[in-house]
Amino acid sequence: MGNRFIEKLARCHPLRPAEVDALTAATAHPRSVKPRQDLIREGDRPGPVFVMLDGWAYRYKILPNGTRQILAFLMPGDCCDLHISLLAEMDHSIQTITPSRVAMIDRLAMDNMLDARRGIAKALYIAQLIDEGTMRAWITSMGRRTSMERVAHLMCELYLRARTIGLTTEPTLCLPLSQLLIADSLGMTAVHLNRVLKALRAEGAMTLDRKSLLIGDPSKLVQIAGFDENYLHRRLRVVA
Amino acid sequence: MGNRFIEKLARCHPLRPAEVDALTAATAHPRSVKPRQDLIREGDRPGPVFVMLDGWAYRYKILPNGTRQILAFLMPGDCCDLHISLLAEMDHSIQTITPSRVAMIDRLAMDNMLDARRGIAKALYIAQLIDEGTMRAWITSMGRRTSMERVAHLMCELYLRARTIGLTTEPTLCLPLSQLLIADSLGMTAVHLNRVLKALRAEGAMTLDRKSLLIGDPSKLVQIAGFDENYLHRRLRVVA
DNA sequence: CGCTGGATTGACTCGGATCAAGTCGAGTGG
DNA sequence: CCACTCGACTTGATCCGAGTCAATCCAGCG
Repeated sequence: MGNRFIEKLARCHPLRPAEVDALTAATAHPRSVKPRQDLIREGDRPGPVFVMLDGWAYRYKILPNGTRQILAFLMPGDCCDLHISLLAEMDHSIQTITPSRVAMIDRLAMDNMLDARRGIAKALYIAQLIDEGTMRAWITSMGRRTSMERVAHLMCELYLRARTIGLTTEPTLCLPLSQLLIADSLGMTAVHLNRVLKALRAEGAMTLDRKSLLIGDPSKLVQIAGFDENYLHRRLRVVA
Repeated sequence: MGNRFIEKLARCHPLRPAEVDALTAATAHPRSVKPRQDLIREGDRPGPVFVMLDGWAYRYKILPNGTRQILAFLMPGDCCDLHISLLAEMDHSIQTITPSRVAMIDRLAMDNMLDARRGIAKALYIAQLIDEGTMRAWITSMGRRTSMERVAHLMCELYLRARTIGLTTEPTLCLPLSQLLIADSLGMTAVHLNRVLKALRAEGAMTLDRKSLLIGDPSKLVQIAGFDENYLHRRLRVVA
């Protein structure tokens, strides 16, 4: 299997061979990272740009009262904080979920690459816009969807993203997320999430067991979620 | 008073005189827009870049069930969707709240300006990163803060943003937001928001009447909100 | 002066949090 | 190979924050 990061960017915007080469070189020496390791913490000065070549991670914040809010899940091919070095400090942390291979691209090298290879800059920009759209969808979910809708919506999102980057072609997806992680991303309790999952299973819409998601009835799940099939598609269409 | 947009960008990143001139020219002919007008709707192809020279607006989505979620408030100086033209369709709508003056910068002109004036590009980029941080704070609020904390947090955010762009220097702020708008931004009911406002008033932390916000006890409000004074400051520090 | 769209208040209900016990499976060490 | 542990998942009982429904109240305005 190739370099998921480059594949993803190429899907955002066509890349010239020279650009692919530059990206290949920049990500040639990934580091192996264990699960549950912080790549960077809130308050740190932004360091290098992280690229998830393999494995899952998540962005999160810890509140004063100790609770955690997960802001995004990062899957293979995703990259973090392209330009966040422009700001003084990280406003959130990033932690690995599974054992991962993470490329760390030096800021300066990245800036030079963005200057010299406009196609890469554009592809990264598009990827970032898509992520912003995802954040808007999360805000919408938290504010105006019931817990069952939220769960269904998140699963639709994750499944679609995973399919787009070629993680699966079947109605099944290997999802290394504990129920606690999912609950903390949806603003609910692990206990309550568990009950919602049970209900979704009972409806036949989807089954989430230990390590994988099975979408039993896609159209039902989409309907429960009120999932706008276009919300990621639209962006993907640009790509196609 | 000058051009709030240019002032804001200059605070993000120092601008050369030529860059200021280019921005002045680009925003020289704003359009007057009435309240409650959509500037652009979900599903539209992105048009020109909108710049709020004066007046307030908000980004929002309408769900299938008819409810509304507000994604962000735009105040004078804010600009919308810098590069969103890279995507095929808007995933949300933008509507004015007050009578506004809105500059509309042609995509092509904007792209040329960004290419030719890197300082402008950088300033806009920084502004966008700050907005992203705000979105992350919203997700956090919706997921893990009580309704009173959420209200207090939003008021802290709005007050700080307003002060930064020079809308006020006192503990008062002219806030043209109805309770329904605020409720729809915080994922709650107007009825419940009303009760929370009453409680905050009773505590002496803040008073929100028809058209203005009065922060009676800043430190108490910050404490209720669990507001990280740095969350916008950090970014502002870069600026200083 | 009555209309209208917000703001306010009360009574009632319910989704989800909280608290508290289990249960199950994968290691680990004796 | 079994006992022990530890983390994650389940389930039940109870409570409370916030939604819902429904009256007012109030100020601006044609």
